[in-house]
Amino acid sequence: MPFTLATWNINSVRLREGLVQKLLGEETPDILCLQEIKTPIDKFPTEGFAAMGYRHLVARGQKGYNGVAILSKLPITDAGDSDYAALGHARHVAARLENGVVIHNFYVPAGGDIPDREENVKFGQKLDFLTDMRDAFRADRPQRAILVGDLNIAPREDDVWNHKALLKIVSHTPIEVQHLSDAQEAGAWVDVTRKDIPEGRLYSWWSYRAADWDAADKGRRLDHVWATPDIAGAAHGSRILRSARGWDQPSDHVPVFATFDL
DNA sequence: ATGGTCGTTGTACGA
Repeated sequence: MPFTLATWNINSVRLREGLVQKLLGEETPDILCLQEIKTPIDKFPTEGFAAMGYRHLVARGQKGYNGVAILSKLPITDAGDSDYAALGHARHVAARLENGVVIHNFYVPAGGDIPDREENVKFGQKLDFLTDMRDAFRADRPQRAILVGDLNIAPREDDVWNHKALLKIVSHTPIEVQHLSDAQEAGAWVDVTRKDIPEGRLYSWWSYRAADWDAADKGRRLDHVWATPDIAGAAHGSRILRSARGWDQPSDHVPVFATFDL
């Protein structure tokens, strides 16, 4: 049975409950993975989503920061979480579908502004988080798994508006790209979005600070859909909903979709 | 070439 999955950094699910409902109503993904919900789970707005058929929720939250949620029309069970880099943040949660497929939803630390762990603790924490991801995938090679989320790294030259200009900007520095690549290789993860759309510039995030995000188009592909090799061949139809960046009171990220025939 | 905008919480900090 095919299912469509979307991942979206919502930047406060309570402020943007209406935008989530708009997405669910217009695009009807079977599963929606959210990051930066910025709320404890007891304050997650479940009722409206349930009324639209999204009755299943597996989530981790905290007050004000971070937080990840998997909202689903299909039955899912809680498959745990992790606390990579021992930050004590809600940055990962996993859910299992009835067919055994496990969905990992990640919010990798942004890493601050200075790309140097000596000068900026947050940058070191980001690298450590990615190293711990790598080690976890090495120790326990994932199978029949999907990994999505805001990984806060744009790995390819055509994942950013200007490769050369961003080489020293956090999210596109070589050391971050290498750490992400090491984590990806450790799990043999296939970049599903780039499997489906191998050529051309792709962005999923545009800064709030640009005067005209659409005209300037200084985007980055920070949000990803990966799958293990045993199910990556079942993935197709990847797309990025650029138009969501133009919605009223938007998130600075837009949803990324993929469909799996499993 | 620098500063630009959001969200949450509280008038600072993270992104």
